Amino acid sequence: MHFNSCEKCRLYVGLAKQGRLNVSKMAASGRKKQRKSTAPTMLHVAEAARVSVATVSALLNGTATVSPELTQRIEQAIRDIGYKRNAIARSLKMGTTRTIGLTVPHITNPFFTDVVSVIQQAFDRAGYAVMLCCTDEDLNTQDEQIRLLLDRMVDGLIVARVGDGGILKGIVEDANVPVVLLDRLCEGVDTDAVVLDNQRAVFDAVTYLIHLGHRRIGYITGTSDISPMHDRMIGYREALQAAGLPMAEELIRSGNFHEIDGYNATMQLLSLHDRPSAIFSANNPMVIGTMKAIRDIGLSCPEDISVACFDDFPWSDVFVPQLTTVAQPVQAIGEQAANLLLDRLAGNRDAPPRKLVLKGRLMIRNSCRPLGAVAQSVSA
Amino acid sequence: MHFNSCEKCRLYVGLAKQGRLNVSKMAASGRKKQRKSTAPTMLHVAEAARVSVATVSALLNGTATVSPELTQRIEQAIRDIGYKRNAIARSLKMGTTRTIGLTVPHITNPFFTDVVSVIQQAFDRAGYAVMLCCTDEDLNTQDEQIRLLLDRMVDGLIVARVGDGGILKGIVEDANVPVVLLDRLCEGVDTDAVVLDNQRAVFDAVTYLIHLGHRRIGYITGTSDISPMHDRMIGYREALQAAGLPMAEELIRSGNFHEIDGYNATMQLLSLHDRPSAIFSANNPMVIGTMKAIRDIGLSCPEDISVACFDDFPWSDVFVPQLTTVAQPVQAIGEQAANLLLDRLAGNRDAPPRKLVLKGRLMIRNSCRPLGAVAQSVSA
DNA sequence: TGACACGTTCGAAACGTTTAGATTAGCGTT
DNA sequence: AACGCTAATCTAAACGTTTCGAACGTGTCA
Repeated sequence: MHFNSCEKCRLYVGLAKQGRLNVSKMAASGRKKQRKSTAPTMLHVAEAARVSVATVSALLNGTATVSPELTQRIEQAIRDIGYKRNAIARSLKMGTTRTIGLTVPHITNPFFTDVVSVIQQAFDRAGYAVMLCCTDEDLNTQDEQIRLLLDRMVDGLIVARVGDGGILKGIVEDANVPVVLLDRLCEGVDTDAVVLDNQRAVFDAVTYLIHLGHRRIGYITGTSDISPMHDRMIGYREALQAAGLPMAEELIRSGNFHEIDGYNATMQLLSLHDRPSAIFSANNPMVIGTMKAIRDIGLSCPEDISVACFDDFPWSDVFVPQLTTVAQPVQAIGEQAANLLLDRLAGNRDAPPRKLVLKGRLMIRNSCRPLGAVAQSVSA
Repeated sequence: MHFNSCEKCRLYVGLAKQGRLNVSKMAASGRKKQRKSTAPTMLHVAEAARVSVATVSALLNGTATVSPELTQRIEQAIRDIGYKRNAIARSLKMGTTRTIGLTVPHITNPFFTDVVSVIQQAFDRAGYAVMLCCTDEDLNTQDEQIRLLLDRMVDGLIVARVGDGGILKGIVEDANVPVVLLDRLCEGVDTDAVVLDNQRAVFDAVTYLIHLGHRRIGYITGTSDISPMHDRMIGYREALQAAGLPMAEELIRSGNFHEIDGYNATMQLLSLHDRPSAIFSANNPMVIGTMKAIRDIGLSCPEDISVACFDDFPWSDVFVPQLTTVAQPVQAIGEQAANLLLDRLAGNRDAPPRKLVLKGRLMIRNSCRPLGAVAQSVSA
């Protein structure tokens, strides 16, 4: 490897040795570089500039005018001793940390990945740090994470909640820290939220499948205790109903959002004696499982079975089959969630809860094939 | 609120000294739902339990034995008033925040998503919070983010660095907060690191292509200022050399890690008069661009052109073509990085820098087809 | 009886900021 | 010469913890 073979590397070894040397020296002299490494404080700056700490603080915060002369002395001192303001002490005094907490069920779910990315950028621009937690779709974990965040005095919370919300309700009621719900509403928790019009999105997708001639449409959902899954299911039922199709309960399977759950659900659907001609997966990681099951069972999509699903990704239209999906406006979702929270943080605390409902978009590709009469003209 | 209604409280107001009296009186009269909502502090607990704050602290931290009687009174008080320890004040006094900073170039790059997820879980288990920053492959942004994290007194840093590392070098030299490099080494920054044996991984992949009969192998890389790209390129060159193949500079294209860069690079490669029969993409988001370019130009993979790339994902073997990839051991990478940092945080500060090099694994699927003699037997 | 040790508990000084209120200096008014 | 007024600066008290050293019984021993 070039790293330890090249000439530079010997240089590093040299430096490292010298570093070690320092260590032993400081152990001897005792006081130079201890764990308590005494970063320069405001007092040091004040002394170096021959002013009071109040003046330094005033300058740093712009809370009072300080004369050009002192300004110059202070700035010089800051530069000289490499002073960095201690944000922890500041937070303690100010009662604000300029940090927010963000919890999502799984960061590896591409939908959340994208949203997290957008939110992170938005808060970054606003000078906030983001503490990220993954709750792994587990309520206890979520409660613990939220407590952790609250202990650390985050100024606000964005939560893609799990289960029944747990301690969330109490937090919102106490109203000490603003909370924005992301992607998932929460019964009994009345606060700002950004969600998709899930019902409509699935209604459109399933209606599309029906228009293609599908009559038996398998439906794979996550646990129905969270609002998107609940609403999507309604969309499915309503689409069938609107088309005068019967609801066959055996076509509905639910799992716990993971690929393996999608796999199992699909296996079950495909082994029905009268198997569905199309499958809609209401959650993205599960659709991977669906595709694997289709492959393992020796069928192919869309020839033998059509597939559509929730959430869209860069690679959706690159590989074969190109997946027909419901695309969520991830950019808008993330930005709106951030805006809602930033607005609260800016002081607008007493406005009534705002609920933003965004629209999904059906991205029609070629993983669903027309059946019957329509099929003839296409497959010919 | 129970605070000022319960019988105990009146007692304490009575006991409280003059200075404190003002405070509690104000609180009692003035506060219904003010911004300064005065969460219960340790002092409140102490008063409610008729002990000193020192005793409460001792009990909470287990730093001294406190009698069963007081223990019981204190715990009761904590429960009664719903006391939560203020981690900010604690951090200020203790000089530790139990928070670490994590910066990655792009969280939407699935490799980083996975690693972030693993790291987050590891620190969660250890009772640490994680502040996540995305540097967007930009050095200034990274410097800014790191400053932000340092201001907030993170106890440690895990960095998938960008550019030449920027202020990273100074931070490592100051040795106040431990730093672990992730995925990318950094010249002149001598600290703990976890990386892949990139050179070997690409060597193996390209050698595989050569064994399939490919002679002109396009290579798409990211900017070569970061170690993985540098090492991967060496792997490519060495594989060619080992097989006695010529290095054709026109087959090497570089971009800035994004899908669009992969797209453009591939377009260029495919429009060469003697175009390559295979393309290796050294970065994952770029391979999406590669596939799109192949599609747009009307070719197909693997029939017209073989493709292999770095980084593996759940969907790699589900769609067609099933991508041949170099899989990184993301779980191990994340865990090792976390362990290195946790070890430093546990006090092992003076051990020399440790560099962990993990091995990639070639996942052979069907996006690369055999050429020439080999091809005959297969395609027949 | 006094001295001593021991196990609990407490008082008060940090930690590094912000900020209200006090102080000072400069300057025009009467 | 005494009086405000303003602008610039400072003093000192928070913020909510941790922790060191002192104080306080209480029992034991000489």
